[in-house]
Amino acid sequence: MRQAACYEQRRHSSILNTTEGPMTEASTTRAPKSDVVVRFAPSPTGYLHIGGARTALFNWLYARGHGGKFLLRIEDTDRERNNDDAVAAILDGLRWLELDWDGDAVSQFARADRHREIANDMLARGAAYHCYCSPAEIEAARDLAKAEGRPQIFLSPWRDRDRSEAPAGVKPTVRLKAPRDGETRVADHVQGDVTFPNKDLDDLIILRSDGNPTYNLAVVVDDHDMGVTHVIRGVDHLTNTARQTQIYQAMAWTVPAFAHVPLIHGADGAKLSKRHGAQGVEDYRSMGYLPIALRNYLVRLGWSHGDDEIMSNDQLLQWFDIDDINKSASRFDFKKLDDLNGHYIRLTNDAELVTRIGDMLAHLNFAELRALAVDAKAPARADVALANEVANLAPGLRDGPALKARLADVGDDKLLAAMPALKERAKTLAELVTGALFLVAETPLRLDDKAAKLIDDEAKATLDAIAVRFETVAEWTAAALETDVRTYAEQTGAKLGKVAQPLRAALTGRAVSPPVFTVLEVLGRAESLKRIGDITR
RNA sequence: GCUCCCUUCGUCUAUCGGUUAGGACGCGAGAUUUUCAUUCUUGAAAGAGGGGUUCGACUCCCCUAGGGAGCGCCA
Repeated sequence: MRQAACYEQRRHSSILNTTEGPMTEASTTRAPKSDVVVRFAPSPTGYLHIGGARTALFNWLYARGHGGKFLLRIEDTDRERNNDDAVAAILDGLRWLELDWDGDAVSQFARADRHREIANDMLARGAAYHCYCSPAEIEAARDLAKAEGRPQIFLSPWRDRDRSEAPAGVKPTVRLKAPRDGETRVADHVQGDVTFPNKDLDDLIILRSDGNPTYNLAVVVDDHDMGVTHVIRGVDHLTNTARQTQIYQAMAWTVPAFAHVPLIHGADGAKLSKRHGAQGVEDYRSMGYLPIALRNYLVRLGWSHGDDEIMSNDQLLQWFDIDDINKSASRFDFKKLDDLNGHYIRLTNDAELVTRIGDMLAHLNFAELRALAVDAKAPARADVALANEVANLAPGLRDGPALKARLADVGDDKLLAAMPALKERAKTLAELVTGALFLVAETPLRLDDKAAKLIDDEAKATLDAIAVRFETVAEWTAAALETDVRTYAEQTGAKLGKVAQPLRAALTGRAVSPPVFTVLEVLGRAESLKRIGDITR
């Protein structure tokens, strides 16, 4: 099977020989910072991790804000855990977040020959050597070091031994001949100057015994070949950076600028995992977060611009800088994301929301969502709540596409008409749909407990009386209906709530809903009277 | 164990030695209201602990405690 050199054909040909800069609006571009080139280099794990998403965002903002390039490279040198679906998921995530990259996504694996070439070059110039130690030997040495309380670094005896002494039949690895004395300094835009004593850095393997390059070599060679000027990545790579710096030095290559960003933890301060509710950006899409809201939320995790909270893309491009990123890890707070998302939902026009809802529904599988087992303490997911409500109100709709189709049957105009009322009480697109479910509910409605409580004999009598009036209301609009109901309430001395609540229950099956008069208008006279009749009969 | 990093309201953060330590989310109270929301007003809420340096420290230095990352022929 042919291994593609890159994962996707885009407008440009290979980034490695593309020289023109990307298109960025002049108004949002700062003075070019000596041709910035950054890259996002995820390994194909199957989804775009939320922390990776922020790293990508930081890179993207830095590149676009400086009129530079934002490149993509897939770190797929480990063939065992690589597959095309995993890569596609990451690209999908980036596209959904609206982070566009320049050129094609480069496959690191496809560049193995080049990596080997450099390894041989290093061998030739005495910057690397063959090591004939077996994995078992190395492990034993490390165990001993650990037992004796020494640093767990492995000092290969082959560093100074001649190849002629090599045991027969053993395929050697190639190790970097790292300096033993002095220290290696990493000048980092986030972490500051961090120095590592060279005695604590062992000779890392750059070529496996099977001849394949390792990550640390590949990264350096690729970053160098791609002309990367700024490496923005997670702090988990900081120690690697010291070793990678030694490779740059061995090759006499220019060391790029570094910015190691802190990690994102779950609400409890622990590493983000499945039990926190969501790891991949696809989960956030499923829950109905808007890309712009997620971006705004993520950029504020570890970075700030004074007291600014809600920032436009243009402002971010203008303001974002790696020097302003904090060093400490932060915790993911769904409540704040919800607030931002609600804000952006209210800012988005109704037609676009309808479109976005359609996009979201196309991806939802209700059975899967309802089966989603997350930690009880994890925040409730809006998409799961939606799936549950669908099961209650419209059990015939098995998945998102079915709901989408049903909504289309009812008419986009109805959803659109309800949108102003819906959007100010929703934090997510999923909540928007949950609120709109009365449109597609199967009748006769199954009232939930709270709604059922609102329907007693008195309420039924009221509904009967109201139904009679509704038969003849001249204009079926929210305003006219409200006037009519208010008139009725005044005439009978009833509080408006005494009429509105039973009406709400009869029309939506719920004690909470968008304003009843809006519900009436959107449902239409026939459907409204039918639902009221279902209750009183 | 070794190396490196971090520590301001519950959470995200502002503060470039001098502030009543500010903002946002969340939480409490109130107003608006047909439910729920939205919106508005308002309240409570923080410099981990201990030493220095300084006229003055959240801010600089040291120690302690707590937390995190790394220590692979993974990336």
